[in-house]
Amino acid sequence: MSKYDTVLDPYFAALGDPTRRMILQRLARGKASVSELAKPHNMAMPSLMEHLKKLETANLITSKKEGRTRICELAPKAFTPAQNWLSEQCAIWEERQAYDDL
Amino acid sequence: MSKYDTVLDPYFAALGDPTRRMILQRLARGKASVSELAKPHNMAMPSLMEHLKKLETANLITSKKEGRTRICELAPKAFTPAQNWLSEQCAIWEERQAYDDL
DNA sequence: ATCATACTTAGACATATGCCTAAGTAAAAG
DNA sequence: CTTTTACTTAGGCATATGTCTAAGTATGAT
Repeated sequence: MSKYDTVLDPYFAALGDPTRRMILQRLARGKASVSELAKPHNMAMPSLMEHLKKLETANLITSKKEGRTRICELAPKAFTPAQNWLSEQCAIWEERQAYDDL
Repeated sequence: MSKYDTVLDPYFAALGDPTRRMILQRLARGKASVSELAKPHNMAMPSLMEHLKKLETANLITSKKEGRTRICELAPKAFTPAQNWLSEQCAIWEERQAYDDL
């Protein structure tokens, strides 16, 4: 079931950027507007928006417009796709280890 | 401790490619030579080698030359960096949820 | 009605990425 | 000792990525 999981491509790619991981860490602490998210990153707004777009495409965050500000938050179960894939691989590997130890 | 973890950049980036995830899935089942790894991927050898190099740089796999063949295997605790970062974020988020539910 | 704020769109640009072919090199087989 | 085999190196090429500036648009404040 995880063999050709194309969903994980943009997902892990999104996690591969430090700016985006910092955004996620910030959002783990609660909702934030785009400009709040932008502040710690000495970066032009459109550049930051690109990151947000990738996070949203990857289903790591959601966002909605409230007046002229956009509020972002972590998607529900944002991290489970990664955790599932990873623990699946671990399981296979550990099963293998059990055999090898005989 | 995970705030500016540059190690995770090449790490997650490596996971963001389907070819490389398939290689990891294969290696979870045990060691393999480069050509064994190459077989299921209709891809020129040098292209595949690039993927292996990225996986090795990311500390997801190790490899050693045995005669003229190179044997690859999963790095020890290959997946824990990712699992640690992910569960850290989950923890922060869940802590937050506890407050919000009051 | 005017102005400032908070994005948003459009376009440019340098570098990175994923792929290829062609030409090595080194070990094993015949 | 010649030929295969199994990588490896070098170089090229198209597209993707991460960044920017400049010019919108829409909403809130005065």
